[in-house]
Amino acid sequence: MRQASITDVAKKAGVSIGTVSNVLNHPTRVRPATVKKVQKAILELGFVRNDAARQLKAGNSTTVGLILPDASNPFFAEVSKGAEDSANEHDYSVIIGNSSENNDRESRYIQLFHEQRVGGVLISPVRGVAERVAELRQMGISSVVVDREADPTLCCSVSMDDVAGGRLAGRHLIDIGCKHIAFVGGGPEIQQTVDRLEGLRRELGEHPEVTLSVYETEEMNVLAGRSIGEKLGELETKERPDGVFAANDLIGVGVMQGLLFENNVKIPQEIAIIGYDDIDFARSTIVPMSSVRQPAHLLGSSAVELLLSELTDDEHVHRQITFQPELVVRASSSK
Amino acid sequence: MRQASITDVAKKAGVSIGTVSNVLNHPTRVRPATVKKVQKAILELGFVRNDAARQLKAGNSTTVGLILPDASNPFFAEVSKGAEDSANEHDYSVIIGNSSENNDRESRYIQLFHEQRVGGVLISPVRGVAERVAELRQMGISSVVVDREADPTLCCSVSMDDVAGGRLAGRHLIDIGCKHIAFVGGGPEIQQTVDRLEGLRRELGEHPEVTLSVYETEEMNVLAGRSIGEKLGELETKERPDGVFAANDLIGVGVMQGLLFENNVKIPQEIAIIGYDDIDFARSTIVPMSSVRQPAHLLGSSAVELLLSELTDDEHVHRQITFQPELVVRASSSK
DNA sequence: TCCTAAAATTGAATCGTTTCAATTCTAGGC
DNA sequence: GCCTAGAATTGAAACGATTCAATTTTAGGA
Repeated sequence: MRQASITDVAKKAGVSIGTVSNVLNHPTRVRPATVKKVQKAILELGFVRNDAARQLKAGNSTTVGLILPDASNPFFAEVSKGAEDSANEHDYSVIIGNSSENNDRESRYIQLFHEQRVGGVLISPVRGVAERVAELRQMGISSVVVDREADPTLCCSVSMDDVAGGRLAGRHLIDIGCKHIAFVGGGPEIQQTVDRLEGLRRELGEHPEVTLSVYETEEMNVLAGRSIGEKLGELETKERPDGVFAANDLIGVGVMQGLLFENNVKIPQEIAIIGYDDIDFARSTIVPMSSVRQPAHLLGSSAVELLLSELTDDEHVHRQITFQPELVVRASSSK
Repeated sequence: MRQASITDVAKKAGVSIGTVSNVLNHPTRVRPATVKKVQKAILELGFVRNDAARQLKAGNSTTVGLILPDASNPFFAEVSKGAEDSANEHDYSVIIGNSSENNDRESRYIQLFHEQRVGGVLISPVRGVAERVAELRQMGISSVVVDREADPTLCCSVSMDDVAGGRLAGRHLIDIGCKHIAFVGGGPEIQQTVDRLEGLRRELGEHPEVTLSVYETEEMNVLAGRSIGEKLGELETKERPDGVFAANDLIGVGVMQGLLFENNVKIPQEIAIIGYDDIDFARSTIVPMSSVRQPAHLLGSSAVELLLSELTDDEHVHRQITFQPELVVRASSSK
C-alpha cells in the first residue's frame, strides 16, 4: 500500500511542496488560511511524514539509542523509562537494544544504531568502559555512559554513589543501636559491592565500638543470601550480628528467609536487615525490608539531558554526575 | 563530524558508486579483486551505510516496532527478548516503545513507528484490541497482537491458553490429593484471570468429590494475597482448603506468607500452593513455589515470525496462535 | 493608481543510497 | 585478429523530504 507523500498533499491542497513542508516545520511562515487548507489535505490523505526522507535531507536524527545489559532487571527498566520521559519532552525518542550481557550483541547494536544515525548512544557497557567509549568516539558517535563512571574528558556519564549508599546503611544501623554489623554478598570482582562495603567501613570507622563481619557470596541471589542467613542464625546469640547490610535486595531477602524460617530469629528486634536497590521484592517480603534506593528514573532522564546538551550546545563540557542514593526505612530496621 | 559516504568509498577504491553498492548488497556480481579493493576503502574510511538513505530508495524497512504496556514486567521483558532473537535471525531489528499502560502514549509510538516506516508493529494494546487493529490497518501498518487474541481475518495474534493453564493447575492439585481447592486473586474484569478460573472449574467438573472456593482480590499483588492467606489460615482445619491456585505469582507469594508467618501452616503438607507466570519471585520464596509457566520468549519470537511471514509471503493468511502453558512443579505442591 | 517593503509562496537542488539499462570488459572459439 | 556472449562495471534516475534564493502577492501610504 503506497503511503501518501508530501507531493500528494501539495497537489490536493493546491500549494507547493515547500509550503507543505513549511506548514509541517515552520507554520508561522504560512498564512492561517493556507495552513488550514494543507492540514485538511493531510487529514484526508492520512499523510504521515517519512522520517527517512526527513533525516536524509535534514541530517539530524531525533532518536537516541539505549543499550541495556539486562532488560528484565527492574533497575534498567526504570532507567529506560526515565530516558524515554526525558527524550519525549524534547521531541526525541529512545530506541532500545538489549545486549543481554553479551559483548558481541552490544557491538551489533552500536553498528545498527550508527547505520540509523542516531543522535547518540546511552550505554552501560558489558565490558570495559574506556574501550567502548574510545570506539564510539572513533565512530563519531556521541555517548553517555550509564551506571558506570567514565573519563569526563571523553564523554559524560551518570552513576550512583555506592559508597554513600553504604554509609547511609551503616549510619542507620548504628542509629538503631546495632553493635555488631554483618555485610553479606558478592566479592572483590564487583565494583559496586566493593563500594557499598567501603561506605559501610567508613561509617564504622567513626564508631570503634561497633564491629564488622564480612560474608562473601559467589552469587548475588536469594539462595546465596539464605545460606548465609542460616549460618548467622545458628551462631551463639552473643556472636550474632544485630544488624545485616546486604549487598543487594536479593541477598537481603535470602538472609531474611534463612533467619526467619530456619532459626525463628525476630526481625528487626534481634537482627535488623537493610538491602540495596529497593526492588519490588524488598517491599513484599514477610517483614517489609528497608533498602537503599537508587533513583534509576533520574539516572535515565539525566543521561538523556546530558546527551542532548552535547548535541545542541557548542560549548558543551563533558560531566560525570554521581547521584546520591536514599534510604527507605521499613519494618526490617525499625526499632 | 561528517561520516564517509558511498561516494567517498567509490572515489577511494577507484570504482563507481553502483559497484560499491553491489559489493554491499550483491557481492557475487562483483569480481573478487574489486570486492577486496572496495572493502579496503570501506575499512580505511570507517564507512557505515546510512540506513535512512537505504530505506528511502529501497522502500523496505528492516525494523519492527514493539510496543510494550509495562517494561518492568518480567513477562514482557522475556517477550521482547524472544522478539529480538527471532528478528536478528532474519536480519531485522526490533525497536521498543514503552506505553506504560497509557493509551495516548501508545498512540504516540504508533505514529512514531509509522514515520519511521517500520515493517510492522507488535502490540499488546492498552485498550481495545479491535480498535487498535482497525486503526493500524487503516494506516497501512502490518501488525501482530501479542498476549491477546485478535480476529484472524484482520491480523495475526499470539496468546496464551489460560484456560489450559487453569486446567493444569487443577489437575495437579487433584493428583496430589487435594479435596478442597481455593482460587485466589482478581475478579471478572481481568479476562486472563477469568480464563484461569474457568480452566480450574472445567477440571473440577470431572471430580464432583472436590470442592472449590473463590476468593477475589482488588489488587493482584503480594499484599492482597497475604490478606487472603491469613484468612485461609484462620479457618477451622476442616473448613480450610488443602490446595490453593493463585491467579498469579504475586498473589501466590502473598498467600504463602499469610499461611506460613501468621498461621504456621505447613506447605505443602497442609496446604499446597500453585502460582501463575513463573516469575523469578516464585522460585525464591521460602518454600519454592510451583507455578504455571507461559513461554514468553516463544510468544515474542512467534510474533516476529508471523509478522515477517506477512511481509514476505504474498499468500500469507493471518493466524491466531494460542500457546499451551506448562506446569513447573516445586516444593509448594510436592506431596 | 503607483510604489515599496514585508509577507507568502514557489520549486530546483540536495541529502545518500539502490536500481537497472546501457556500456565496457573479458575470455574463448574460429 | 575478429567475433560473440557472458561477466563486470557504470552512472543517471529515483526515493521523499527540507532548504533557501528567487519570485509573487499583499497591504499600506502617498
